[in-house]
Amino acid sequence: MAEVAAKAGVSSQTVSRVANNHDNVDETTRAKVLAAMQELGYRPNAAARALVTGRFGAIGVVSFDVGAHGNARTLGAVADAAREAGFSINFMGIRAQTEAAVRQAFRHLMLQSVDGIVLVESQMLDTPSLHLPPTMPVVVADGDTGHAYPNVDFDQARGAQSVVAHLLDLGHRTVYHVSGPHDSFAARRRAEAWERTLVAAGAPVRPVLYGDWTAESGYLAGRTLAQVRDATAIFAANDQMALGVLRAMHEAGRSVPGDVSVAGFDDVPEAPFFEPPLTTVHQDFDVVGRHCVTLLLEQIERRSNGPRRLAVEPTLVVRASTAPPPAH
Amino acid sequence: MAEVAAKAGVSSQTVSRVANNHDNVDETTRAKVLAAMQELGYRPNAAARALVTGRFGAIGVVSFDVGAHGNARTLGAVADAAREAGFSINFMGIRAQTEAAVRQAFRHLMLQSVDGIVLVESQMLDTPSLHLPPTMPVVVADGDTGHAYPNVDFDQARGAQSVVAHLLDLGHRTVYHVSGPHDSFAARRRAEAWERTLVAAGAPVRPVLYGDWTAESGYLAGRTLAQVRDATAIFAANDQMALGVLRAMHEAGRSVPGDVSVAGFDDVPEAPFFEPPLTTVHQDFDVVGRHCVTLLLEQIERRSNGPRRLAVEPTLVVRASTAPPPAH
DNA sequence: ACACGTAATGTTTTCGTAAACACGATGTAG
DNA sequence: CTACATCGTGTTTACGAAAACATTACGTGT
Repeated sequence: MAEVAAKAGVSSQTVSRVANNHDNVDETTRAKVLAAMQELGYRPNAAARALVTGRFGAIGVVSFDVGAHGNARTLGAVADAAREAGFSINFMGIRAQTEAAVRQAFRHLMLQSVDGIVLVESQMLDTPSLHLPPTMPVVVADGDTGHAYPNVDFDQARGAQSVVAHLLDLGHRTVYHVSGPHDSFAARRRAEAWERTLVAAGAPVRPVLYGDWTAESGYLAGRTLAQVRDATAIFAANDQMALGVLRAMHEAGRSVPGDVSVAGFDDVPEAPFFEPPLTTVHQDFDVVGRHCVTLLLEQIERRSNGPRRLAVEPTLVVRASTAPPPAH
Repeated sequence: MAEVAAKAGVSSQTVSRVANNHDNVDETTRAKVLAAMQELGYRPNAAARALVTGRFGAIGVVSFDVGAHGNARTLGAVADAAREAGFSINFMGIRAQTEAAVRQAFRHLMLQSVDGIVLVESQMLDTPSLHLPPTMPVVVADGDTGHAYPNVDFDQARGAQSVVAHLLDLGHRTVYHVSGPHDSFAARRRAEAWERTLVAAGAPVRPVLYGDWTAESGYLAGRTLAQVRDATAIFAANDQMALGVLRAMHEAGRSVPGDVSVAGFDDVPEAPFFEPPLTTVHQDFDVVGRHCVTLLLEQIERRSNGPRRLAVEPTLVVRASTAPPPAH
């Protein structure tokens, strides 16, 4: 910076002003400085800048398993929104959904110095024990809605309700449910909405089968359900598990949707190409990512706090995997 | 830090030594400092530390479309390996695979100050024009192997060769190919290996169909191929496109693998649950991620340069989507 | 007993930048 | 024509930590 200042014949403070796009610099001076910067290949030092401003221009994202489609999409969307706002993303993946892992991730982010944190798909975290300084802005995506932090999520209940209602409307007596893991808030809310909808419609509630979001777990659940006589409609809590169910039905010689209707949740890009194309619930991850960043920036800039919770509406997409039950 | 020093009755320098785990500190002193730190909730300031050390403890990852399974997995693996090495990840997603976008991402990372950069799935980049300072360590994953930067990648040629050989061995006269986009290095190498293998076996080389990695593009290619009489074996450059091909075959009433054999590439976790379960090439992304970080750290620490290129061996996984051609 | 190495700690300086403050030149209102 | 705001710019200082260097208190070999 000193070199640039010397070359341009100005003080380093003027260089700083140009670098930060302040408007109280004469145009000719600005041009000279810019030229000098260009010539010397000057790059501002983020560390020094952060040291003096106390802002880092970075937001941390803590996410579990980016191999999962939804998490990856959320991450991508948050990153896009952050970049547009001039922030970079400090990503921490956590392998195990344990308190220790999350706490370590948070500690690491604190050290790395971020201006705020987005927590994606947190499961059953005892939030108070995370030891985050109260000044650290946090937004939770796809997690517990019960605690103090602002929350952005899909309206899981609405989505699940629309699927179940769709299946009941087709004439199925009841709908079986393959749920996500016990400790997932999203899974729990989908399961609750499933049950509520059945009860409201006067349909019998069958026991829930639990998976872990993978196609394999869906397949195992599907093998069980293929043996169940009145399982003519199955709602899997995500598309991967639905795919596993489809596979199990094929192997058992049960036709979808002739004998059994199957629906998923997420609408992964591949869902229209499953055999048969999958009826599912579409979620717009970009909107969620954008909302997360918006809420976080509000906190960072200590602006008036907007809505503490944002629910994004999912939409039911009916494809070929659901149909009326077989006439027996 | 000064407060901690005062509280512990030592100099700030000693606090610094304790914070950095230097060994030339008396145990009793260390304990006092640690207690003071704990009590005051002291957190070292990363910006100040980076300013004086010149190291940031962060590596940048530039990746295209984390919605794609392979990219997301690579990111996750790099993040894991980086965390283990004490580095955090500064993630930059780029929407468009244009030079401008990549250059902007790099510039942003330079400003954010990272110690090195991992570039994932770069396509056709004119690397010299990226304007990276020559001192910035870079590793390219899944990209061009021709330029100056160290490269980590799967042995795409070997993988593609094994698939094509497998299909020819089954008795197919030739193998059709649904390729990834023109500007993808990975796609190009798979296509080249496909052609080489056919030529070496004396099999006729049919025109390539191009997709864009999506299931939809595979579906469109599949619709075309379903009309082609001698298309009894199809090698899609990834599993999503293979899924699209499967779908197209089902719709056209062609049985897989009875009439047509289909193989993919990647071995996504869902591949075993496709209809039928997909023969494909398995890739271990964790190994790639780990290698990327290793190579990058070697550069960062200016240790002796290890191998400039690392190729990870993929393995063929034969499932139910490939079989001998129909006897006609 | 002396020179000298070593362990533990303190003192000073440095990193690159932006904020706070100061200053002169110009414009403008009374 | 003076008082006082405004604009463009320069000067000084602070940010928080670690590196470089200095110092003290002990050995230990000769």
